[in-house]
Amino acid sequence: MSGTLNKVMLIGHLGDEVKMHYFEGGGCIGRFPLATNETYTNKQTNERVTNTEWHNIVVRNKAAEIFEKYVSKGDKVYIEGRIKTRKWQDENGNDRYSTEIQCTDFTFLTTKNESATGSNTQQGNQANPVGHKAEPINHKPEVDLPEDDLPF
Amino acid sequence: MSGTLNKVMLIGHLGDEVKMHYFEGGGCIGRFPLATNETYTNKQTNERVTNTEWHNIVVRNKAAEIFEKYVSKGDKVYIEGRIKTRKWQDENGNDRYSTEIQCTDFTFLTTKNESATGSNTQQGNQANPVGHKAEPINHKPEVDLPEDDLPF
Amino acid sequence: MSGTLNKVMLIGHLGDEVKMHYFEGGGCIGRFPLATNETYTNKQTNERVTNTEWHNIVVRNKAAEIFEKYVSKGDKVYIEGRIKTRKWQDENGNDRYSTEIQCTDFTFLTTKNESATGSNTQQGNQANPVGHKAEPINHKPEVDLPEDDLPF
Amino acid sequence: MSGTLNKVMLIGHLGDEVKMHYFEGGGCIGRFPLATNETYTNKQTNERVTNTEWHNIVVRNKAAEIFEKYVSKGDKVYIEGRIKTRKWQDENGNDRYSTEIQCTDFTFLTTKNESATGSNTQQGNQANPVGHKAEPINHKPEVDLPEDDLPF
DNA sequence: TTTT
DNA sequence: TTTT
Repeated sequence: MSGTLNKVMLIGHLGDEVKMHYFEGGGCIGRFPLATNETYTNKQTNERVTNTEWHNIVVRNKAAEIFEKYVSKGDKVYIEGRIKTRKWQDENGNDRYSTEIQCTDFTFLTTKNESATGSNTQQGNQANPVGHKAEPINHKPEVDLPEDDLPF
Repeated sequence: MSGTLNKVMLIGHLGDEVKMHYFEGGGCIGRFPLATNETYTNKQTNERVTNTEWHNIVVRNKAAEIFEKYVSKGDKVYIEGRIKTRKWQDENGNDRYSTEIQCTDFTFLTTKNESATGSNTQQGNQANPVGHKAEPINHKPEVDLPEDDLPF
Repeated sequence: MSGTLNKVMLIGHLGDEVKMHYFEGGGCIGRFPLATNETYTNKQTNERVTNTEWHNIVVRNKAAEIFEKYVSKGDKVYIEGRIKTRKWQDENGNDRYSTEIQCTDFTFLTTKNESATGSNTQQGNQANPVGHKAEPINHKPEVDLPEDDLPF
Repeated sequence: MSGTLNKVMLIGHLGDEVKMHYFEGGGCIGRFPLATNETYTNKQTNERVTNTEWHNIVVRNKAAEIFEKYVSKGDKVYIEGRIKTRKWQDENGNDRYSTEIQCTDFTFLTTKNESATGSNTQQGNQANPVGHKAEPINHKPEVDLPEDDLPF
């Protein structure tokens, strides 16, 4: 089966904090909304229009923990993943669909530490305490894997 | 605003014919479902599992007409585009969301003409009559589309 | 360092067979040229022009063995990877540069077996003996992850 | 011809200023090196290794002018384009090859204006004078360019 | 050196 | 609803 491709590449800003869910087996998942923008000029009115698109990002396990640790609302990230539409039933038993981006790779383009340089450090949120160098992270699953061990 | 990226790249098979809609101003739109597959081996049972993901593809104007003319159900295509989630109200006035892929570029990887070589020509569907050379097309529709808006 | 992206996505045809090199430690590497085409119409003469671009593809270990086994000259493949420019010295001691695409993911879009369906089987080339089902392969390193198990 | 794909996506930092070349017909071209990094841990020594890859970026016409105006050495950009290897002869008449990335789309992820906030403004470089709001730009240059006509 |  |  296959010979197909399902790939998404996004650069956008987190619209909220990463929400974590932990499972019994030790796995975990992180979720957050990501905003991308599209701007154009309306030909009729000649005014500038901006549309924001919201993407539901899902990150797993180690990657989820890295997200939770290093980025927060407002940060800019590069997300690579695949589209997955889940089907569920609402309270009336109707089929509903929800489309998510399952993250397979990512790069942090800013972190709160950077944008919080100076006076912008909020009280009560010391997840990234000052002094910790939250340098941008380029997490590439490939990098860690012995690349060679593919089960084929 | 902006400094963002919203890009999707898919290789998959059309699950149905392209459905066209024509507008008064002369524009048109084509829609079709595209299937991508993901296969993996269930670690517990060691059996091969395939999941099919369905994507709602939307193509516009000249590009839509090319799709309608050259590809049909079962054909394999490369689609590049962006994710767009539309909001609508169902009959009960509840908010509903539908995620589409707005096609900005494409390449045909097969066409019915190819796969129909020989005896496989269905009756009643002569959109691509035998003898017409339906060569793969590598079209960049951005060029034509009233993306209008670019500030240059 | 980092927070960067180096990604290449190609769909093209193998210009030659996969050349394998085996290393002492047990690793191996496969190399082959991949052709992509760009066509446009010369505005002055109104004639159709095609340019072929040749890419030096490098595949490693298990992936290399899969390539050698399943595809050959003329086959169409999807290649995902990263750009790497190697520096070397020519016989005169001058610096030379050679740019390669290091493959990190791939999908076979045709295989000789497919195109050889029927009478087209060449004598003397039984790398893919008839009867062997050379199904397209969608190698995704992610495939190993328990992507399947979470209730979301 | 065709049914192929030649796509590159980079996020990296400009290694130098954009060098402009103007042609008689009114067209122009901008060139600059872009650095991407790859980091991994050496399994033997357990030390962190960083490799920098340099890409030769080529931008045309309007897009080139925007690059020259808004970004400079050190800025981070997203570049989308295609790979092109040019053949040329060195002084000894030997064939040489040079691989470039022809930019077809881009997004500025930082601009000097941003990174120069505060005291970091260098003397002698007022291309982006303070007070000018150099907001990130998301431009799709394909639309305008004759893509075909320049002798590179 | 590929492909249409 | 596709494909292998």
